[in-house]
Amino acid sequence: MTERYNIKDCEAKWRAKWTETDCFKATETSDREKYYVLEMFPYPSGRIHVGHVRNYTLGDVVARYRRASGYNVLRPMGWDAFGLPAENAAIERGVHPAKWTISNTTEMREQLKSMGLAIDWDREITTCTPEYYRHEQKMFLDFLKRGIAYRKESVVNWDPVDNTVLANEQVVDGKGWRTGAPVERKSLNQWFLKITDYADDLLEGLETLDRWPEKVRTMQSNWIGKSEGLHLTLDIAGSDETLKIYTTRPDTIFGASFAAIAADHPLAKKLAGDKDGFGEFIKQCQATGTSEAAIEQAEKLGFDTGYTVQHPFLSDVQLPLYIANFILMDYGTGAIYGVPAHDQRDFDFAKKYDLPIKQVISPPAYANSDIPEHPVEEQHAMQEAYSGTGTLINSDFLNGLEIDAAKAEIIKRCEAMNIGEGTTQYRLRDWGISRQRYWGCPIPIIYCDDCGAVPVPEDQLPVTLPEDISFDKPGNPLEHHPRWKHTTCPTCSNPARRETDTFDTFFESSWYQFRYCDPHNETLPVGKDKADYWMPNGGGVDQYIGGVEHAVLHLLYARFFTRAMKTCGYVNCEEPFKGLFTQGMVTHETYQDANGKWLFPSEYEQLSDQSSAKVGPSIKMSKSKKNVIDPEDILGTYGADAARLFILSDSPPERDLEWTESGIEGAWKFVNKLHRMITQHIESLPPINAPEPSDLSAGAKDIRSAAHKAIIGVAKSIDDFAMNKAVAQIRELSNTISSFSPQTESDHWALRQSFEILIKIFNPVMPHLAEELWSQLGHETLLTNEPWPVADESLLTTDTITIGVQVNGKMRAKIDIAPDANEDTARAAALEQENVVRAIDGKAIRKFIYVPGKIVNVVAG
RNA sequence: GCGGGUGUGGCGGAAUGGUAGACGCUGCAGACUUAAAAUCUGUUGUCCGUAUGGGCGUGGGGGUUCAAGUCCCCCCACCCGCACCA
Repeated sequence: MTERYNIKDCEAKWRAKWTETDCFKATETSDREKYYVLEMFPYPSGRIHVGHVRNYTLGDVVARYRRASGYNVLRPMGWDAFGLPAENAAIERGVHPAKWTISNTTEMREQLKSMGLAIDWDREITTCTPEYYRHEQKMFLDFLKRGIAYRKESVVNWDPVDNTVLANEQVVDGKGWRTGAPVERKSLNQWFLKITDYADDLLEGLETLDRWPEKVRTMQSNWIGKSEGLHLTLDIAGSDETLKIYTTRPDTIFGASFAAIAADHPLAKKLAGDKDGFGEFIKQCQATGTSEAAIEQAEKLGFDTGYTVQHPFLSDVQLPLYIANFILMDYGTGAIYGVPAHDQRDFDFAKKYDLPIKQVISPPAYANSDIPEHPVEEQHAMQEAYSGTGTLINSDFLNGLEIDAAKAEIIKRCEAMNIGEGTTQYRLRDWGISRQRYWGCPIPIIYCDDCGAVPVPEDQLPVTLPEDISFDKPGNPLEHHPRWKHTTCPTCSNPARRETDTFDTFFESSWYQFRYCDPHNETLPVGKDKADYWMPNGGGVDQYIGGVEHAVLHLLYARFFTRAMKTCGYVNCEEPFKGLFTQGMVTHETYQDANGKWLFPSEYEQLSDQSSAKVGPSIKMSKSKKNVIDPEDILGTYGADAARLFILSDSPPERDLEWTESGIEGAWKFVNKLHRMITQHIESLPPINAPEPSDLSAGAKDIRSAAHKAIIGVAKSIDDFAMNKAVAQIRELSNTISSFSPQTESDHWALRQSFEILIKIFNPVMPHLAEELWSQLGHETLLTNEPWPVADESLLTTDTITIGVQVNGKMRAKIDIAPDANEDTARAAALEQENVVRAIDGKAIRKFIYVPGKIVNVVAG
């Protein structure tokens, strides 16, 4: 009689053993190849959630598998510890942000540890400590020297609820990403990082990231939004003003029939401010601004200023100048010329205001036809703009050129005439890093009335946050602090003020990947030798894992920051994350009672009458809908291995995972089944390293063969990040082994071999159980330090396989045949099948297809 | 609107152009048990048939092929991102 598996004690025992032997400690002195596994570090909110469990389980499988496969693995963990929730807690509960944050990390560290993660905890970092943030202050000063950081007055997005500045990326549909409050515009002096200087490099770098999801690369590429075009200055008839427009289609200039400026363009009011209906029109434009545009599909509207601009190449053509609602002030110059024939928006606009539509690009279809030129009458019959390739027509000196050649030619002419220049435009803007918050890294700058903004001298770093602060008043406590901001100017020693803004918290997460390489370095963010070992030039984090919600912001900032660090000589690496995997969300059904009140899953389970409640679709877990599962409950009830197993089963990691009670129970049952299956045989197994018997039975050969195939299969699945398939193969092997009933001593020998392989290949998924069974099988070593098993090639092939026999493409029978049997053998075997004979029905065999190991197809008729 | 993705049993999902539905969940039947739980065995796409067997079946419609979930063309639905970017 075998004892029941005591999950709780057993798992704790092995975790203690790993800690004791320090087996996950990473060092730079290894002759093994390095492998750096990193998961996005958590914000210490207080408790881990199921998304963390998924994230860190995925990383753990990779880390443990790579370790076993012979790599020197670095797998660290830390805390993204600055941020607003700490201040909110301070305001709501009067607890100091530092205290709140640190106690949260204490709790969450225990929770993470209870998952049994293969982490080198000696490298733990906490970004809110001066030991961490002093280095980013230093780097900021270096950026300043190099012109990567600068200060400018700018209109910012102001969140009136959080009382803070938001980055453009943090504004969603005109509302703050966290609060949902409508964003206000406010002018402040802000610090910026010149990410735009790296725009091209960041764009080109994407092409080297072949182990990133295509989707993320596309998103970043769109975000950078590079376009090449022409800045062109046009004269406004009857005015001293000139109009600077931007176009990406300078080749179509001879097709221009109007010009248009944005409603908030400085010239709009100047030229048309006194006209009837102007104010009303502007108001209308602002109303259709942000999100409603989506709903109404915004009709193109214009307001005629009454002015015209002179066409630069056609002296008899004056283009009417409109104010138009579809022109954006913050892109390009906020002014365009409209070419209705070749831009759909311009086309819609021209139709509405009855402006000429003049075609200047002839599609390739016409080039090969007898019609030398696109007939004029068809131009008016156009139903939509043509934006495809073609040849220039109706365009004077551009006629006959292809689009690209025409672009180059017109830019050359404009530059020669001194009326324009070719330019590259980006959607990407510089990264505003100032935040009016307490709980962030202080910006090491002192303002002096005489000397201006003076960097804090390096020997005075770090500038630390004052601890005695109060959140009684709204706004930034650093502003209100009685002493902190008052200091003296490092240059002239007169009284001066400290910068009270702190860094955007994306600052900390932009370089933490380096800090893990050398977390205790007091003088540098990272020692160059350590950085070069783990993140060399051309290399980086080998596998980064996290949520797709960081596809643009965090990942773009970190790529930029890494380049900036390289520019300043800190590191040699350019791309911080060579491999990226973005996991899906964890979802759960939602429950509402008869009154529409949301219920926790546990509340629903306990309802006396479940039919009175409404069960909703499985959606992303959120506190507001109460469809959340507390990992601590799961870990406490089912153990870490079962939780890890379930979260890897079924759903491919990149897709959403539906959390179900039956699923976690199924996983738990399998953990117990494995334990039972192996322990019940332990007494009868031969000793470790017993010699291979010569008389293996067919059944014994089968399980060995299955085990060795699984070695290859599971490894490949983990390599491919198909953890669900790895789990399926583990279960398959376990099914095969458990249906084998050993009779002889040699059967038991095969059983031991298969057990050991099974344990080793499920170790990355269920490491506690694996250690336990490994030890029960009599091993003194830690399984964690054992290598991945090597598959014996000779055991991967089988004597016979089953293949299908089709008649005219329809499956009619199956035959057992040697994988390399010749065609005659296959033909004989196939035509012997009763079903095949019946299906052929006496017809002539016109063709016999035999793909060895795959299929037979008899074509009859 | 543009870009990307997904679509396979009751459900999650497998399937280098070659036995569609691996593996699991659920359900059903049975064994064990005084009983329940746990465990074990069988079964579980659908329709016709007592059955050997056969028809249908991977969002829809065409095509290529001896053979298509997979490749090509057209269409539909849903999800994600960007959203008037000149």
